[in-house]
Amino acid sequence: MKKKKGKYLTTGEFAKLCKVNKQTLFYYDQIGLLSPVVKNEKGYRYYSIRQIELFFVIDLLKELGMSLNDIHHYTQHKSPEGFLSLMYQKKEEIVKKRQEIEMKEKMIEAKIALMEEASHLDFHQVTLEQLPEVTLYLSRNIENLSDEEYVEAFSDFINELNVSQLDTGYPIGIIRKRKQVIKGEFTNYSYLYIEQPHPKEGYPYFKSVKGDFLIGYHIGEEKTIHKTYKRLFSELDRFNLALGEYVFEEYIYDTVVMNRNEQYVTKIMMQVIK
Amino acid sequence: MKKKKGKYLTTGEFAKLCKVNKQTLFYYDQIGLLSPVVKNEKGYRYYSIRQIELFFVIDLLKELGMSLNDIHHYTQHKSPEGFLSLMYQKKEEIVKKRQEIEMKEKMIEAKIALMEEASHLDFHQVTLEQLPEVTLYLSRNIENLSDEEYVEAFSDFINELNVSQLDTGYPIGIIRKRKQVIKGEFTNYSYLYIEQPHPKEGYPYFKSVKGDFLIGYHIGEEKTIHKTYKRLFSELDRFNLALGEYVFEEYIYDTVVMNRNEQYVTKIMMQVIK
DNA sequence: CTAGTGTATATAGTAACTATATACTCAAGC
DNA sequence: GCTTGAGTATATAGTTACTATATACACTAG
Repeated sequence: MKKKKGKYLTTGEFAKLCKVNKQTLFYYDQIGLLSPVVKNEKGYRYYSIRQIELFFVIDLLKELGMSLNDIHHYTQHKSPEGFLSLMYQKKEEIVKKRQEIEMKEKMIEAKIALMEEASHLDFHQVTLEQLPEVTLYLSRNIENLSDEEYVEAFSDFINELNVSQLDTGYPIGIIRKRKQVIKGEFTNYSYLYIEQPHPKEGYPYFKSVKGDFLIGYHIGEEKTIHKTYKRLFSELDRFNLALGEYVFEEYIYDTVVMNRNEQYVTKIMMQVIK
Repeated sequence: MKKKKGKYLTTGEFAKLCKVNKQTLFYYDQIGLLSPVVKNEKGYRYYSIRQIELFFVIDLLKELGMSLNDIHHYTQHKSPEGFLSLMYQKKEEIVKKRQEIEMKEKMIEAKIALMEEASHLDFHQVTLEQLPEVTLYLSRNIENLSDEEYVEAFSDFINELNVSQLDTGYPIGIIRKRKQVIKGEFTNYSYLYIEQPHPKEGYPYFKSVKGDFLIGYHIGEEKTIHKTYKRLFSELDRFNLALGEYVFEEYIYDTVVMNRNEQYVTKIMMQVIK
C-alpha cells in the first residue's frame, strides 16, 4: 500500500517550497551546506519536510549578509548555545541594518520632495521670500583656501556626514559672506552646509536661518555664476533692498540628474535687509 | 602658484572618500558607469569633488538591489523627471524592504527568546503548568492523511505562512486530539500551528488556548515518542488528572541546532482536566 | 510502450567585485 | 640630479553564489 515518494520531497518539490532554483539545492548539497536526508541508489535526492526549517535559517543568515562558507561553518558545529550567540550577533547587525534602511528611506523622501519642488519652479523668475527657520550642519570655515585645501575640507565634511550619519539626502550647499560677494570673489566660500530636517541632539555647529531672501537661479557652470549675481544685484536695487550678511547656494540640478554641466541649476538665496 | 593636483582627487583619494576599493572605481570607469571628469595624457584619472554626489546615488541604488547595468542605463538617460520616477519606484521598494527587515528582526527576537527559555529547562522534569492565552495560526485538518498528503498539507501550510507573512520565527507545532493519543496513533496529527505573538487582523483559523497543561519533553526521534507519552500518562495518574481534548507538540531543539536526530527535543503539552 | 516530465552530472557563464603581477609616474629627501 | 617609496595604470585571474545549458538517465500517465 506504500506510495511513490512517501514522506519525502524531491529536489524540485523542495526547491519550490524554498522558492529557489533547483540548481541552488544541488549547489548547497555539493558544498555540504544542506544535503537531503536520503539519497537513493539512482542518485535521487529526498528531502524531509522538516529540513525546510534549516533552509529558512540558512536563508535568513544569508540575507543578513553571512557568506555560505560561514553559514556552513556554523552548521558543522551546531549547538543551542552556538545558535543563540549567533542570533544575538545577528540581532545587533539587523538593528543596524534597519536603521540604515530607515535613513535611506528618509533620503529618498527628501530627494522626492526636492525634485517635486524643483519641477514647479521657473528658473528665470527672481522672487522675494520669507524663509522659515531651518537647521543646518556646517563645515569648518573654508575661507581663502587653495584648491587642494578646499577639496580636503569638502572631503572632511563628507566624512563627517558619513561618520555621524548626517547625510539627509539634501544637497550640500555653500555659504558666502557679504563681503566676498561684494568683492566679486565667486570662488571663495565661507562654509559648506547640509540641511537637517530632523536635527539630532548632541551635534555642534548647527545654525538656524530665517528671514527675508531674494531667490534666483543660475543655469550653467559655476564659473559663470557672477553673471547671475549681477542680475540679482540689479533686482536688489529695483526692490530697494540691501544685501544681508549671508548668501546660500544649493544645486537644484547637478551631476545626478543632468549630463552636461551647462544644464546644472543652482539656487541662490540672498539674505536681504528691508 | 598652482599646486600639484588642484581641485581634483586621484583615484585613490576618491576611493577613500567613497569608502570603496580603488579597483572598483577602475571597474566603474571601464563599464562607463562613473568616469573621472579628467584623464590626463599619462592615463591618470582625476575626479571632481562634486562627483561624490553621483557616486552616493549609485551606491544607494545599488544597495536597493539595482544592478550596475540598470543604474548605467539610468545615467545614460539622466533627467529630473527620470530621477523623480526612479525615486518613487525605489521608495516603494525600500518600504517593502524595511517591512521585511522588521519582520526578520522579530523572528530573531523570537528565536532568542525560545533558546533562552530552553536553556533554563530540565528536559527530564515533568511539570503541571497553567498556560496563558496564546493565538495560533492553524493549518487545515490533517487527520488520517497518507504520507504524501501529509507532506502536501505541510507544504501548503509553509506556503500560507510565506504568502501571508505569518512566519513569526516560532516553531511549527502539531496538535493531537485526545482520541488519537489514547488509541496510540502517534503518527496521526490533527493540525499544524504556529504561534502568533502579535496577531494580525483579518486572518481566519486562529485559535486561542489557555488552561492547565502537563508538560514534558521527549528526547530523540519522533518515532520513539510513544515511550515519552507512556511516562506522561503515568504522571497524569499520579497527579490524578484526566487528559483534556488536545495535546500540543513543538520542537525545542531540531535540525537547526542539532546534528543528529537522537538529540532532538520535543516539548509535549497535554491539556488536562482537574 | 512511448511521450513527456523530472532528475542527475558536468561544464560554462554571470555579476560585481577582489587580488595579483608588472610597469610606469610622481614628489620628497639627500 | 638621483634615488626611493608610494601611488597609479593595465591586464589577467580568482571569488562568491548562483544560473544556464547540454546530455543522459528515470519515472509516470495514457
